[in-house]
Amino acid sequence: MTGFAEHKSLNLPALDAEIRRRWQADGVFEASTARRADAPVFTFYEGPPTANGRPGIHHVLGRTVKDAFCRYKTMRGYRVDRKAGWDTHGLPVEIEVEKELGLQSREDIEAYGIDKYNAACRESVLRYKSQWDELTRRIGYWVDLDAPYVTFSNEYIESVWWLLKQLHEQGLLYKGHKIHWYSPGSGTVLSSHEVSLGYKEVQDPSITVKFFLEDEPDVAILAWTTTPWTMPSNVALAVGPDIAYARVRAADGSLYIVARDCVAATLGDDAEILETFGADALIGRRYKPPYDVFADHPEADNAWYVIAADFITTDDGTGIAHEAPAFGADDFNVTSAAGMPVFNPIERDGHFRADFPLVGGQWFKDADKPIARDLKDRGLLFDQSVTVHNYPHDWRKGTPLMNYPVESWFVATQQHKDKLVEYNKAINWFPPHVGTGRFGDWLANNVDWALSRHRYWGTPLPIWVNDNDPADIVVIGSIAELRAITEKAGAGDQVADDESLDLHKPQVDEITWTAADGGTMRRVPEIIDVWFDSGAMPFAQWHYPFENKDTFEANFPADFICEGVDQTRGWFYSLHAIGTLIQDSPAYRNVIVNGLLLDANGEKMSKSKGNTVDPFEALDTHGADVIRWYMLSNSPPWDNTKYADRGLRETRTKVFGTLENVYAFFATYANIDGFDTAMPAPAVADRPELDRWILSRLQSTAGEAVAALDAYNPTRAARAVERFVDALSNWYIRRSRARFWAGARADDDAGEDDAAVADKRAAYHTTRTCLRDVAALMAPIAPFFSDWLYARVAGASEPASVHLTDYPTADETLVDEALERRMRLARAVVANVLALRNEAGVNVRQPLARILVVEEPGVARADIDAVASIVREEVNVDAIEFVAGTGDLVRRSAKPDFRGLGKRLGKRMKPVAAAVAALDDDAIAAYMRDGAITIEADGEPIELGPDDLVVSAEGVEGWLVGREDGVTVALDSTLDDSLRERGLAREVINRVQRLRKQADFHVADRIRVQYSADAGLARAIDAHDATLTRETLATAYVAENEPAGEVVEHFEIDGAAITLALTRLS
RNA sequence: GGGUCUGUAGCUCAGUUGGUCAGAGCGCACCCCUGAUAAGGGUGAGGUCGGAAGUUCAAAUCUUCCCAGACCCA
Repeated sequence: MTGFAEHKSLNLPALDAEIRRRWQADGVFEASTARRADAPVFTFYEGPPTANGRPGIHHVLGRTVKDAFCRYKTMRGYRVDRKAGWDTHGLPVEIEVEKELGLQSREDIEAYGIDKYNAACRESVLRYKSQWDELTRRIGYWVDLDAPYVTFSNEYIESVWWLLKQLHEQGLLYKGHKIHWYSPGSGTVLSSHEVSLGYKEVQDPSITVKFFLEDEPDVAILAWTTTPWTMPSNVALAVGPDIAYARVRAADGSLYIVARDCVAATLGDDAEILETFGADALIGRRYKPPYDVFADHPEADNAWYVIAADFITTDDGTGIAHEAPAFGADDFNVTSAAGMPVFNPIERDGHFRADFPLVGGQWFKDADKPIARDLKDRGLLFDQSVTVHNYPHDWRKGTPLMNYPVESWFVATQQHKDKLVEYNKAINWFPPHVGTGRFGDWLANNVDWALSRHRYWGTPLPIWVNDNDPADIVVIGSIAELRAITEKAGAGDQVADDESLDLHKPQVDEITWTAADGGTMRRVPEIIDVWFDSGAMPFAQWHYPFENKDTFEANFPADFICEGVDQTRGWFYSLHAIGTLIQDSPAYRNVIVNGLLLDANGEKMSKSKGNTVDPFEALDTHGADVIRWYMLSNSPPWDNTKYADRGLRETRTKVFGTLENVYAFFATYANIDGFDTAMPAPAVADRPELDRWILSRLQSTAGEAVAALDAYNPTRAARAVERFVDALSNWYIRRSRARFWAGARADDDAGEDDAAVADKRAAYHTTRTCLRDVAALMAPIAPFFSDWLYARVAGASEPASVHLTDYPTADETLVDEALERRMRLARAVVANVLALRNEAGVNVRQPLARILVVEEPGVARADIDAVASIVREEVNVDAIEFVAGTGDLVRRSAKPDFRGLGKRLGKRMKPVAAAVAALDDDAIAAYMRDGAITIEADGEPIELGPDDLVVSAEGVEGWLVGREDGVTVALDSTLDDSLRERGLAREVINRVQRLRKQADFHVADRIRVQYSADAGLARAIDAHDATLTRETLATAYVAENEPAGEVVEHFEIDGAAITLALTRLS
């Protein structure tokens, strides 16, 4: 052993690089998983990011959480395989490419060429992969970057096709219509994200229309809408099943039906309610349509009557909604359920059919006015005004959007809604409310998954349809199947060989074959929702079922996943739905939903605000561990976290700086003393109280950390470790300093003073154990620093890296709760005495004769005695004496035990509390003697027993007293000559030590001291010569008239003069 | 408009099943320590626990409403 490396202040970013190089060179990541090769599997799924943009600081949060738990579980003895992945399809990619290529619309893309367009997408999507890889490595995220899954690969797509075929065979794949937000301006369907980009506040007409009942032609139902242009497409009126409705006579005598709660708002206070009734009385009743253009429609018989719909409210309008299923998702869902038709007079370009009456050929929004005017002319308009509301617009063109029915392929997830809901209950959500709220509600209102997208860059829907017979469809589940079916039809040459096969558009679209009836089988043009890609990763990352069957089976479902809350309806849902439908099982057992990363002011980071943080700069400045530790300790990952430099600096000094300091201290003296980890360690039971205390705290901390991490709460674990680090540094090391510089050498096996050697060894071993274990405890969160620290204190026979060790768990035999309690008491006493010294103006160098501790419940004499030497040294007093809490000297106060008495006394609690607070010392003393007291409350006597009052000492007659943390301490601040002399001796030691330091002597250098001093000081030096020489490593203190040495300095101590001269002895 | 979450000291956060001075760290001011020193300790100032009402003997904690912020949805 060459000793413990000493260092100047650590440069953490540089340390990161050094440790990374070592991990790389020694294959530490691989070794960490290899040693668990046969261990139970803990499965982690990596949610694939899209690498077509630069990674941001917020990605560090999620990846840190993922890494911390994977590392933790590995250290706990699991095999944790970590495969990286890339999400490569989807609209964000397409939009990016469209921007670059200057393409505005579908026509532009098709004119440019789908092959070239998709090639551009493929090129774009991994553009920033190297930056992502770099970030991943620099933050220490251990994940297999060399064999990632990539969603655009043929293997991945083939697995997705297989899944789709499974769904088809279960009868879950069907074609239908879905109402999408559609931009007639650019001819494209917009994703919800794009829609949300384009909300604008606009003024729209707001009309209330009369719908006359067939069977009561003089009564009209009133319905309100802000889209008059949809009035010709009216199919139904909807009422809320639980809403009360009223027949009303208006001021002009007309009869109307509206919701009872809307009468005043709609018809004014003059209206007379004739009758109220439930929605049932309206449901099914037919009315005259406002327009009869669709009267000849084949399904017109099933239109124009009242239906029920859950989403109707009485908040605005009349409590009755006009339903135009062509132009509203809710409308469409509720009318389709009733088997009603869809009337759509508007072309895809947003204009009414040219031959349509009244508004033929007009742009849909321009139809509002003529239709309102027409309704008015025909006496069907009840009221007309203007409303201001948010309405979505094309985010590129600014033209208004419309809801529009689009042909889509669906997965019939609703059929399995009960399972989706039930399996969700088996998932542990962190935080729980996402599972019960946001996600649970979404499942409970599950609608079929609209799978298809009318786009270009994505996994093609593997459905081929006979152009002669739309019912003749084939769903292809593998490349082999595609080859087989084409070959059988004599068109095998259409499928390229494996080398040049590309399962994307346009290549797959060119694969056709002749059907049995002579028609041509052509692929449907759609691609699929990218969320299906990512949700398929448990299967497709392994190219299941074509390869890696065992691997897949061993790794489904996942034990743990972690992504942002924005994935609720994205990846969390797609994983869950596919898992439920295909495997009949939840896809993951534990999920951490991380929140957002905000800037220092709590504002969302965004490029436009310019408050984003560049992760690479942050890593350069702080190093990975500080950022990781800060993110996880500052607030639980599921809370939004404010990212602030000052917090990072605090973490740097408080956590890492402190440990660095502890190690530096340890290393300095361990090297001086020739300490070696291989030296025999005294049994823990034989070590001093202080050592047993910190070792107990270490075990307790391990217990807390394990419990917290097992419960997926990294914040609680990090904070437990922080508390331990503080205890280690500011109490254990602080109180042990003298032991480290004591005279004996740790390597002195033949020493005369065995006890001193044993104590030193105990101190070194204890400190070393603490440092090694704290390194292991923090390793999942701070993988770099912990490995550095570990490497410095690990013994030769221990694993080479902290990441190859087992996570510390609490050794219950070393946990001593009574000891921990005693030490808390000691620290409370110390804090009290220091405060009292402060108050009395007596500094700690001045020894004092005694303190007095009041014995009371929770402050037992035996407990204090056990830690007395620690307390005496820390506060520099000679004796700790005790006074009974019941004694005459002590002034007391009493408080009722609210918890216990509250239930019993009820209303009388208050007067009793007042009466108890007013008790004088004599009364309390009597109570303590008798264990009972009678209190007058509201003129009633109340008997209180032994446990009903809490008595505490408030003061001691004639002493300076402090009370804190449940302990009352009194200080005797009187000084006699002997105490003064010892105080002066300490002052001299202090000055000598300062000089040693000033002269830059090494801590182990021996010195000779010459001095000249006033009489009082000289006496003190004489009297305490032994202490002085020992403490300052001096051979002798020699009185000289003209002291001479390497450093000479004059001091005034308490008005007395002294000149000190130090000479180093080689 | 709906759902979910958040709101405690200047800042970042604790605060168990309701139980009686509302805590810590940082920052600030003052003091101490000086063989851990680019450290350490003590004291102090700083709070209508977002607001209001209610339940209760007792509310930061439970209920309702409101305000502010965030996210998701419409």
